[in-house]
Amino acid sequence: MADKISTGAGSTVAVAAPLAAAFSPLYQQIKSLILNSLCAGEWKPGETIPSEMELAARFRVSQGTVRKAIDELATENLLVRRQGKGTFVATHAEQQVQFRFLKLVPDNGLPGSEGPAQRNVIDCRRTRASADIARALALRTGDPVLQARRVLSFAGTPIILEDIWLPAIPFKGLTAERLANYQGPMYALFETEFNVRMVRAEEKIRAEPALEGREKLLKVGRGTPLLSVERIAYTYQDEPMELRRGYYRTDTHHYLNVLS
Amino acid sequence: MADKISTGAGSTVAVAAPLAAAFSPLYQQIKSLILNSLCAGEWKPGETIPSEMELAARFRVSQGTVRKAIDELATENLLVRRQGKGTFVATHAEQQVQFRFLKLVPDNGLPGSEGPAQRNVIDCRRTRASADIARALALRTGDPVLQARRVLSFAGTPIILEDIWLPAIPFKGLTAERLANYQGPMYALFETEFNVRMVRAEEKIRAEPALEGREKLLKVGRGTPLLSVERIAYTYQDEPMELRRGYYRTDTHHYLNVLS
DNA sequence: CAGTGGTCTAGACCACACT
DNA sequence: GTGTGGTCTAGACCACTGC
Repeated sequence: MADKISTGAGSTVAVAAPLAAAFSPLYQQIKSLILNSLCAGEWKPGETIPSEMELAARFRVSQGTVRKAIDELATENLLVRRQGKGTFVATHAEQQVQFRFLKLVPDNGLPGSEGPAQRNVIDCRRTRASADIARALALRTGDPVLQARRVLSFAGTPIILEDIWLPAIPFKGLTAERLANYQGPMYALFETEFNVRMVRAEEKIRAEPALEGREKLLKVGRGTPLLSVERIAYTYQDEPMELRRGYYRTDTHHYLNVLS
Repeated sequence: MADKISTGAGSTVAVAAPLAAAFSPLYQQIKSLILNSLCAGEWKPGETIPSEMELAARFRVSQGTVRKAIDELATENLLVRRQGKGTFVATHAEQQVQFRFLKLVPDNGLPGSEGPAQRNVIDCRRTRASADIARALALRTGDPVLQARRVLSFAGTPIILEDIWLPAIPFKGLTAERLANYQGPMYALFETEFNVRMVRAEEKIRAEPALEGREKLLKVGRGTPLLSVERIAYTYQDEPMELRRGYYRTDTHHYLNVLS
């Protein structure tokens, strides 16, 4: 027999799994259960999850409660609902989500109007985490990490220089060739090849002069102001899985942010 | 007798006001009606709106439909729900929302941990819109505008220089004194004194050298990279009501952005 | 056609705030 | 206690998709 838990409503309800302590609204518990299945890889990015009716039956709750749980996961961009078809695990492979993590847009024209960026992977090697890299990735100093550097160009002009650090364990086997040859967003590669899905990120933005060879790679004068964008990207459960230091030219592009 | 409209559900429903063409879910129509009342100033920032039951009675729909309309307005930060008390029109006067539009945070410490900024209004005068100012504010070139300049300092150090343009008509009567003497966020002043509530904004961010006297006001070397933040703020109905060009020092602070 | 998500309703009870 | 928003349920019908 399934355990009974307090629901916050007028009755107790049987649920599939024992949930000893947790008191929260039923739909939050359902949301957690769905999230667990996502983490466990029960449904992979791009696949459908069971229908609302099926999930309601599995968890012994009404369809409306499942709906509210899915609604929240959808507004958090973890799931995508499509009327008549089903509910899908969100993926970075969709065209629609292409620019959710790249906020640099051309001064004239919409995001993506320049066509896909030309990627130029300069370097990718295994190394050991310095103190600050380790802190950002929740590792220990000296832990193995992969370090990559690439330049993104639009219409032949280099616009973005990125240094990327990844924990070596989950990304075992990543090479410069695989990075360079893959068509499509890097985060889509991470999903299909390493089963790592980025769901959230924080960016710290500063203005810095172009120094230390960055001026040559971006073909600007030494000391030219660049946008410095330090990103930490997180997977499910807020685990940091990538540190990225980007340097953006802002003479023909700008970082666009919507406050609401 | 009230008009009847198609609801998208299994029946037709009487609504309070005739809504000739518009076909959309009922809750979207209710949302529009509430939004209209907000624009019209039927309920002012900080006040409560009628309870869900009252609104349901007024619009002749169920409480659940009103709830869904209010839910969306709440997630858009136009309304704030408080259990047991009611639903309130959002306001910039709340402590909680203080930093929704100011993304610059100290490198060490949380947003606001430095205490309130020292404001120094340098200038505030009436002038005429140049072509680019007019375009940003949806005015015509030469239309009257108010222009202000101020410096924000933290712990005695100037960090932010802002040039602000406002359409002269809705802000008639704004002076440097009123700007300088007001305690609290500028957008709260706009609400109480001019009945203008900012609900959304877009920021275009670039890296620029400190020039044209800005280096003196911010006490940095000429040519030092600064974060250039051009903001257009919108009131209800996406009307642009403010253009702000900010210059941020990023030697001790950074612009923090969350991507999700 | 059946199956999916989307909308709408009605009623019950809970948690919270004020009086 | 009364009134508010918050949760949960059950059932009906609509809109879209694909067989």
